[in-house]
Amino acid sequence: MDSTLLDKSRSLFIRRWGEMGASWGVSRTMAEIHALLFISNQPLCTDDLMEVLQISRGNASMNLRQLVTWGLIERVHRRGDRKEYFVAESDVWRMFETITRERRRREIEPIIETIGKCREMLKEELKGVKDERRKDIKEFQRRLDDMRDFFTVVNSLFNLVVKVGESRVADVIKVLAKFER
Amino acid sequence: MDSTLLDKSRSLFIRRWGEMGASWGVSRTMAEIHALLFISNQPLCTDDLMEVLQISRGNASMNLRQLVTWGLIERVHRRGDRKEYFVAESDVWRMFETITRERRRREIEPIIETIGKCREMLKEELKGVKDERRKDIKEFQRRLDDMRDFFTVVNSLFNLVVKVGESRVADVIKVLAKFER
DNA sequence: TGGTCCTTTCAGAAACATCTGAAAGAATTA
DNA sequence: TAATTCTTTCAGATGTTTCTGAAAGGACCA
Repeated sequence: MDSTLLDKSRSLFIRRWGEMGASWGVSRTMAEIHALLFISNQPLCTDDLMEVLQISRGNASMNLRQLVTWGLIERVHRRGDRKEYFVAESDVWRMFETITRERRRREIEPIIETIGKCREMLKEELKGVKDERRKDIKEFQRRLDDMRDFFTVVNSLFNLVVKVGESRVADVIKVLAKFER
Repeated sequence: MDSTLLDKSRSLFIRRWGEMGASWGVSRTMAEIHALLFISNQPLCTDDLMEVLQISRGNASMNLRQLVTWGLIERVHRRGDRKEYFVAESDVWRMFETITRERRRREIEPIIETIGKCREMLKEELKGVKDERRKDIKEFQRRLDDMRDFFTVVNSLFNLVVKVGESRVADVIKVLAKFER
């Protein structure tokens, strides 16, 4: 009935998480399922999700599978119950690690690889080419190099966040503050 | 004719940048236009984009406007030429700043605000409530708090990268490396 | 003023992503 | 084995985003 403040805040959070997911390339429903599991104390079954989020069984099943593949949720079995239940990773930092690992593998690495390939080609092209085109090639090279450097740094930062984790958040923030001018 | 290695690497980069954009919630075409401008030495006009990317005038116009709104490209006028030309921000670090500023404003801030609202509601709810529900509420609170901490750290990191820029990021990473477990 | 050149807008078309529901599959129990 | 309970799959439906092309708008020039 969505009457208590607990219910209200649950549905508010779920809706917002869904919207955010949508603008980051995750389907709204998948993000909502994840949100619902994330804020739930106990494992939920497919029917729970269907009821709360008003989605079909097929939809729930497909999205749950994807979330399991991503490593963001897990299947849970209960003795004496045929149903399957699901729980979300509840540690935000491990969640972040999982997401960045997957996205880096699927989206950052390919672009880094592409930049590498382009650089090779340009190096080759530069060998026997007229002076006027030389300038274009050099400039393209410069921009690719900048971009590669950038991705390298971002990669290191991600690694750090993953390694540092929750426990030392306060310390890290303190150190970071020193650098801000 | 896409025959030289320069052309090949150009189209390879553009295609890959487009794919990456697509999986990060930016339309493929918009990302491709941005890629093409990013690797171009000189300003390009709408007809250039239409020809290289094989898109309609309307499509080009719409996407260019969005890119200008994002602050990722700029209009350029040439004396004695009625056409409008476009150039991309060529500094990768400023590009990153622009993108994170916009995305934080549009996507991170709303979720932080939502978490705040939820926390308020839960605090209120906790006042007059039975013992068994207390546990659920406390657990929900805990997860929201963790998530807020997480976003706080991510925010600081972004701020840091933006403020420090390329030149000193290496130093920062060195300092942060001390935190590795 | 009318003509030229270029840009913007937007209705409808096309392409794409997501969802449903029914049927098939799998596991368990009687 | 058949019945029961739950899960998965997928063809087609629905909904959303993106794109096209033609028409309208705007700036400049003669």
